[in-house]
Amino acid sequence: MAEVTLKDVALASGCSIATVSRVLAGTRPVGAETARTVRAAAERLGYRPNHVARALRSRSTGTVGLVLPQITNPFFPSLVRELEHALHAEGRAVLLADCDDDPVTEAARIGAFLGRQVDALLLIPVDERRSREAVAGAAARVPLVLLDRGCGPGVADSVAVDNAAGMALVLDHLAATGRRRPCFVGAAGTASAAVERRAAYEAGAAALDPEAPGRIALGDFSVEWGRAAVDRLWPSRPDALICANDLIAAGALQRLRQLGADVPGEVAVTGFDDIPLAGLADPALTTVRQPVGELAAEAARLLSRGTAGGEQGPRHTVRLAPRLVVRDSG
Amino acid sequence: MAEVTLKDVALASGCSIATVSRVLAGTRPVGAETARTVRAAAERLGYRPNHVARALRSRSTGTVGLVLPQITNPFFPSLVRELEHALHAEGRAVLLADCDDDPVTEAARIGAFLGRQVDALLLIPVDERRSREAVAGAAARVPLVLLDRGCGPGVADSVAVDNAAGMALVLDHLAATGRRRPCFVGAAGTASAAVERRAAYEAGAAALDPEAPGRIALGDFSVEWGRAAVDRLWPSRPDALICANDLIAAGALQRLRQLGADVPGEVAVTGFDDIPLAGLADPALTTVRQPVGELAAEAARLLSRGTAGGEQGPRHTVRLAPRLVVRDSG
DNA sequence: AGCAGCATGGAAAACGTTCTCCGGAAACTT
DNA sequence: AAGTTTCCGGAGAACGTTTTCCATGCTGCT
Repeated sequence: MAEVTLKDVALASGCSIATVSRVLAGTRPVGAETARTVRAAAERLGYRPNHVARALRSRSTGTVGLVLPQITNPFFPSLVRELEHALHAEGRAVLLADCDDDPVTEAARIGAFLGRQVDALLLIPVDERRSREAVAGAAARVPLVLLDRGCGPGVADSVAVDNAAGMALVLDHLAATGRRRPCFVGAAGTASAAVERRAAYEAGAAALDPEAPGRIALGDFSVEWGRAAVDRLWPSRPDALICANDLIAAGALQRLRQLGADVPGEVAVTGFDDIPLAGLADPALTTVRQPVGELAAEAARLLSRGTAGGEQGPRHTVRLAPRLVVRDSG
Repeated sequence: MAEVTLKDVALASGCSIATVSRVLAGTRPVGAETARTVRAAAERLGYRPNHVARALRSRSTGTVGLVLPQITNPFFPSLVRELEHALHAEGRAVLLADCDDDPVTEAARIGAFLGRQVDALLLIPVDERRSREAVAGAAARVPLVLLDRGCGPGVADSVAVDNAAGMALVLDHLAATGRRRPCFVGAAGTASAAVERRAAYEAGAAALDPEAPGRIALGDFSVEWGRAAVDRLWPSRPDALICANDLIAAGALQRLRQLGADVPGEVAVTGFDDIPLAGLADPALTTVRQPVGELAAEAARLLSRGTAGGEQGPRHTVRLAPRLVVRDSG
């Protein structure tokens, strides 16, 4: 029942360990006859290479760490799924860490992964500012790709959706359907998604209402905030509620329904991300879909291109185009 | 910039590799003076133990594989979160696999993890029957705990919610609130959750309506099926729709609203699992909450108790009590 | 004084790979 | 025919730990 090793196969096939390794790894040409006997012996004994030993010798574990703020955030599971598929397809395994939205935990997890010799890190930073130190430290040691959120300039490669373009899509759509008194329901804080979406709204709102720029209310990325925001904003009767993500929009929708408002008749509501919940809301949510598959593919590409950690080449920043998904809410 | 190893620390502190290992691992008493210098040197050089080498030598990677059917199933993220926390707290790392609901992929992922020498596997099987072979094979090699779903008797340790108790909770509640013409909207197939919930409904439905047992409709665990089921069942005007999970219930709720039905006035709707969506539905969903934290804790406990793989001790099956969460839908 | 026992430290063997040498034979080139 | 290249195979070092075994010096007991 003990594990079958190269040595066993070598013994059984009457040649050396080196030869067995070569035929199995295909790392150097080897005689046809020898190859056949070796393969037969390996098959017969049920040999399975030991990845740990291989990793020790070749200094590559074939493992990448995926560190994210909160797996329970409904935007992440589909991203995790795509990443897992992309990575497994190249024979790499995924170590997962959930940081509970806490930068301290995040730093600890990053450290743990580094100790486990991950080949690379995929990281969605908890906080633009408070994650920076740990991220920079890690980026100096292994290839690291930032996902979905930034973490200060020049810290690491990053790939994210083009938030400005997404917000522009929303604004164009609302302008085209005649909305003129928009309100933005966003998130405070320095997270890049929050900042960029807010800025893009401000930049584009003038197109809707050249005289008075739309009002802005800031809370966090939660359903509760969506509900609360409606209580604050509804009295002024906006004709569009542009929410910084789908959770906020879901909360807003819920509260508007309780108040008896007509969506989309009186007021349009839009989200951002297109989480699964968006299609289920009532009315179904018009939102901006993040290209999750491409995000994952691009991240994987950046990773494999990533040379050994610590190289200070120029950082790449990839921005992917989002797509507007028009449903019933606006 | 090269990695600092035990050898470097030994050199710097003027003693042998063995001694350094001993003071750092605390594996054998060592002179107070020596210990101090060694620790100082390690600190100064920034020594970080290499887990790969350690794993090779000690035949334990401190890694457990978590294999699940579909991370996008909204019930799983919170489970993954709890498991990740429980495991990281004991210093183990989590390798994640998403099987895309496909037993073949599942077998491949299990094999990949075994090759990576995981210490143990945590597994939510895709299918009661078609997962069995791969699961049994894996269970023979490492400690393996089945989560949430079973996989045939005697295959491995398992921990899951008590589905029968949960369904009984629902039925009691509906009986107490005067519902008499229930319908069960369940899932076909052999997945243990589907089977157990269906069986429990059948066993308990008599209490609601002693003469005619409630009707049963079977589809799958999806929102779409929930919608479709309403179209099939609503004409017969049941006064309660007991859904086998929250997704089905969400679909049912959506369709009932479209049809103008009064929930919970005319008809109560209940779910199962208490996924985040449940509280957001309109009306908020009455459902059965799975004790996710305890599930994870129990699984972790079973794992650490698990001796080396392949031991054929008696299998343990842990069933945890769920809790009824009464909201607005029934 | 002699010897068991203990506390401490080092040398070196393992763990299972990969990979660099090296040697010999066969195949070319001149 | 002699040199040169190519091809194939083996011995063994290395990767960074942990752990076994041994050597040393000290304590304390008879």
